[in-house]
Amino acid sequence: MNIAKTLGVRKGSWTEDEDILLRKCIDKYGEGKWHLVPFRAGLNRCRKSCRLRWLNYLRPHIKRGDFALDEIDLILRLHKLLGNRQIKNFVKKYLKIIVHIYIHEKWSLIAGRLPGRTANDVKNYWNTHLHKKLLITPPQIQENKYNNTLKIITESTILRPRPRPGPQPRTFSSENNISWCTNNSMITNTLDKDDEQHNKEIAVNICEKPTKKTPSSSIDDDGVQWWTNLLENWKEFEEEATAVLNFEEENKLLPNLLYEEHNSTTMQHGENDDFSVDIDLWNLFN
DNA sequence: AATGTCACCAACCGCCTAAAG
DNA sequence: TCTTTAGGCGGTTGGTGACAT
Repeated sequence: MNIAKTLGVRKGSWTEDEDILLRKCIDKYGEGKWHLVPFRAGLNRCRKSCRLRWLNYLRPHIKRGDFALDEIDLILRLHKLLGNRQIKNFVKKYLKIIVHIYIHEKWSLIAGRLPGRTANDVKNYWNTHLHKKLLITPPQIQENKYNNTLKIITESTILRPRPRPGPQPRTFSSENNISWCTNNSMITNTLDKDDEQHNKEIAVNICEKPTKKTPSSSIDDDGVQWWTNLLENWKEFEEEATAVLNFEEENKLLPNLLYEEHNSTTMQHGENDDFSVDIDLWNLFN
């Protein structure tokens, strides 16, 4: 039986005193062992509540307030790649595996690339801002966005998810024109305050398309492009992926949606059950 | 001023996975 | 091998404040 339930733990908003107790406890004992935290801190809260309060609110360097344009841009592009749960049609064998592996950590993955942002923040922002706006986007804009997205996301813009614990944040520029270097390309974000339509579409131009796969850069030890790794270790990955796929198919472990490949029909852009992925990724599988 | 509606976001819930016993 | 426990996640809810009527 859950002891916490029998004791009638407190729920709802946290008070300042509770925050202080929790902060002192984490300062003293460090993160982890969440089941001990209520006792150690003298809090009448369950372990999950303590953990969530710490991770989403009290943890140092949590960034609050409005999301910057470059953060929104990144959320949109990562969500485009990771976020569409309605997967069906023409999903290729290996793509299934990638989606299966990475899709379950969508929000934490995206948050991992946004310094100071928590998965909860990103999720809330998506649900209250971006998702609605995308749903009401007129067809012609949707079409443009779709086309843009096909072009803008390249292997150079996607970073491999890092192992826990903790993301290693990318540094954002404070300018409207955002550019950053990866090991084989330069990306510039051409957001323009005066161009509303442009901002809506959050277009990103690729200044220099990568032509060569190179080893990881020194920018960020864990910012190694997982695309690069994937390509470099393709044989190994292929064997592993095949084994996983076979096992999961034999044991019916893959989500049903992933089995609908054979029922695929011609799909139009903009349909809700469409599965979209960036063109460079798609080309890898053709 | 009172009421209704909406947006925001902190917090909760239920589920999954991995590790330990 | 099975069960229990802890950590972690995405989805959802509900309180609150801002704004509109």
